Parts: sequence; C-alpha cells; structure tokens
Amino acid sequence: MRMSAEEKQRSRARIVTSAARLFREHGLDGASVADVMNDAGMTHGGFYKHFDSKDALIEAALESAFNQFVELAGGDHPGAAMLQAFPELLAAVRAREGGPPPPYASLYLAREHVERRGFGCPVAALGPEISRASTAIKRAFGAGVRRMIGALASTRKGSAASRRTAAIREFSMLVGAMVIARASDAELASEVLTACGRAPGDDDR
Amino acid sequence: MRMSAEEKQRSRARIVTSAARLFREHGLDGASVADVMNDAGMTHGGFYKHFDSKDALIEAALESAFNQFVELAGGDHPGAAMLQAFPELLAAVRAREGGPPPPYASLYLAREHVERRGFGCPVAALGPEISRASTAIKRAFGAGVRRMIGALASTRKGSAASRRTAAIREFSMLVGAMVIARASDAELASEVLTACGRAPGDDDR
DNA sequence: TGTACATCAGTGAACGCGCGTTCACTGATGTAC
DNA sequence: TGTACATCAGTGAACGCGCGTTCACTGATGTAC
Repeated sequence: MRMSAEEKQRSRARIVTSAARLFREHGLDGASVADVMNDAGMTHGGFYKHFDSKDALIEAALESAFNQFVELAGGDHPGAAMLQAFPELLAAVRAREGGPPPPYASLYLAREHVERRGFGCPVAALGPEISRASTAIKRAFGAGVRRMIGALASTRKGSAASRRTAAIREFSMLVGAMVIARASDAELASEVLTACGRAPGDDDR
Repeated sequence: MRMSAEEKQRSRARIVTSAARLFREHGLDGASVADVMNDAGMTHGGFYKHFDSKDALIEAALESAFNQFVELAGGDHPGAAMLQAFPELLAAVRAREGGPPPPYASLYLAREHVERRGFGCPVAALGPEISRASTAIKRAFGAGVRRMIGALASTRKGSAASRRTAAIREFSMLVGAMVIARASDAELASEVLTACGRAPGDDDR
C-alpha cells in the first residue's frame, strides 16, 4: 500500500540510520541490504524505492555516520557528539561535576568506544574497507575525515598550519589505537589505550 | 594423482603465501578460497587437504604476513623487511649511498606502502576486519602486533616502559595514517603522510 | 631389490546458502476535473 | 468539495551468482612383505 510522501521520507531516514550503525558494527560486506531493511522495520523488497544500489546506501550511511560522530556546532566541546552517543560516558562526566570536560583523546579512547563500534568513529570502523570501495564512496569518506581533522584543529593553539598538522597526527594516532585495541586481546588493548590516552610526552598540549 | 610429501609441503607454502597477499589486498571476505588456490596454481577442491576451514587459512596467512612484515633478525634496521618487500624503495635508499637508512616512520609512510597493500602492514590492511573475526584469529593478530611494537621499541632510548609507550604511540599513528591515506583522495592522503612522516614536534626522537 | 596394495594430493562437479537485485502485486495516497 | 483514476511505497517470491564446503574419482607415492 502506498505511503504518504512524509512517511516515505521517514522510512528513508530509518534506513540510513540503521545502515550507519550496522555497517560500522559488521562492515560493509557484513551487513546486507536485508539486514538493514529489517532493522529499519521493513522487508528488503522495498529498498530500491529509496536507493539505486547498495553502494548508494553506503554513501548516504557514511555521511550520516560522520554527521553523528563529528562535532558540528562550532564552539561546543569537540567530544560532545561522542558523549551523546555513549550515555554511560556522559553520565560519568556529569558525575564529576565541575571542571572542564575531558580532552577529546580520552573520550575517543574510552572503553565504550572500543565496544560500541556502531555508534563510534567511522574511520576506525571502516577505513580499510573504504579503500577498496568506489570513488564516490571514497569521496564521501574523505569529506568526513576533513571535518574530523578540522574539528580537532580548532581546539589547538598556534598557526593554522601547525594546528592542522598536530590535528592530523593526533587523529591518526587515535584511529590507529582504536583499530589495534579492537583487533587484539584485552590485555594489549588496555596497554594501547593507556599509552595513547595519556602518555609521558603526550601530544595533547 | 598423489604428490610426494615434500611437494605437498611446497603446495601448502604456496597457498599460505598467496593468501597472505590476497587477504591484505582484497580483505578477508574479498579473497575467496578459490581465488587463493588459483593464485597458488591449483583448483579449489584440494584446499581441504591442507586446511580445516577458511578460518584456519586466515590464521596461517596472518602469521605469514607478520613474519614477512615484522623485522625478525635482531640488530638489523627495523625497516629491512619493508625495503625487501618494496624493491623501488630499496633502490631509492641504495641510490643515496651512505648515510643511515631512513627512519622506520618514513619507510612505513612511503607511497609504495600506500599502493601495495598486499605486501604491507597487516594491521593497516586488515585491522577492523580482524576485530569481527574469531578468537583464534585475534590471538594470531595480537601476537603480530606485539612483535611490531617490540621491534619499534628496540630502536628507542630510555627506560623499557617509556620506550614501549613511545613505540605504541608511534605505531598507532603510523597505522592510522596509512588507513586514512588509503581511504581518502590523493590530496588528503599526501597531507596526512607528510604530517605524520616528518612534522614539527615529531615523535621520532 | 621387486611386487602388490593401500594411501592420499589434487581435480572438477556438485551441494546448500545468502547475497544484491528484480518483479508482479496491493491498496492507500495524490491529482485531475 | 466530491469523484475517478493514476501513482507508487512496501510486500514477498523469485532470479542468477559466488561463496565455503563436500565428494567421487584418478593415479603417483609410500609401504608391507
């Protein structure tokens, strides 16, 4: 039965939201069109009323994932989006009461982020798979990475160039640490998260 | 027709070598058992005379990939394995004649490494996929990461703990930079490789 | 050392399965008058 | 505003395909005597 235009738009939004989570959780190959449609509360047949192909969905899902994960509102703490995604973290920060919110690196490297891939950084969750994907998908991904780097650079001091370089180095380390922590046993994961979160000679100046 | 025991051993080695490259190039899902067997010069039916399952092959391939990529011989330059894997790089270093070989970071972040995944770092090529794999595979992966960190730590000065922490931070940054560079457009890739290879405030002390 | 037989590495066809995608159908929505 | 008809979002079955795995078969290798 035909749905109203408004309803169709809501369906599409549900599909993209489900895809953004499932792709990060199970990988681009690991989450099927049927999985995504089921998660969105529909059967898989209707998918092609919304997207031309799975690739088109991946593109939309990546944009959505970056929108959710990157800090958008200028002026806010750059970890605000992460705190929203991980309520346990937000509660812990609120419980401290007073004092500045923790630096971005320690939010990024939190246990919650290791464990809940579906709401976390798209780069750490999907990076290597993206490098094998289509040009359009890589373009969407590159745009997201630029936004992450821009948001991180805005929290630093110094010249524009040095802030950007420092942001790139920090973001690279965070992504690598998360990738390693997720792919290793618990002991090594702990060591890596600690070493990169608050080491002597810390990059977080 | 039955092959000699020696021949069987050689077949197995060819399968593992092909798998180590193809998995890094196309991902664990992207390279099929048939692809690997073809690459090793056989048909896919014989695969199960060598391995119980694709998972068992992945485990063996990971170990082989780390063996190839990690520096093994103590005392050698820690980039020696990379120079062997990328003959163009080796030629460039030899052409300079004299002077110490370049630091590990600038070898790791070389264009050759970005482009030739099949001979490069298993962590940057497969990290996120490993985190979804079996415990046995994660164990093999963790062992490889420890060897990488150990090799990098041995090139540093200071206390054992501080060398290890610095090695973990450097390795995390290298892995993240490679993941980002491969998944982005050429312009962003260049910027990331440069920023992480030799930035002001460089970690390579 | 020579013979007879059991073993088994590799082949090629086949299996069940899940995938992305297509399609006929339904019936509420949107639109023309 | 009311009626008649075209549109189309979502359903559920079906498609061809490639996957991991199995299996009957072949004939050289390994072994028992």
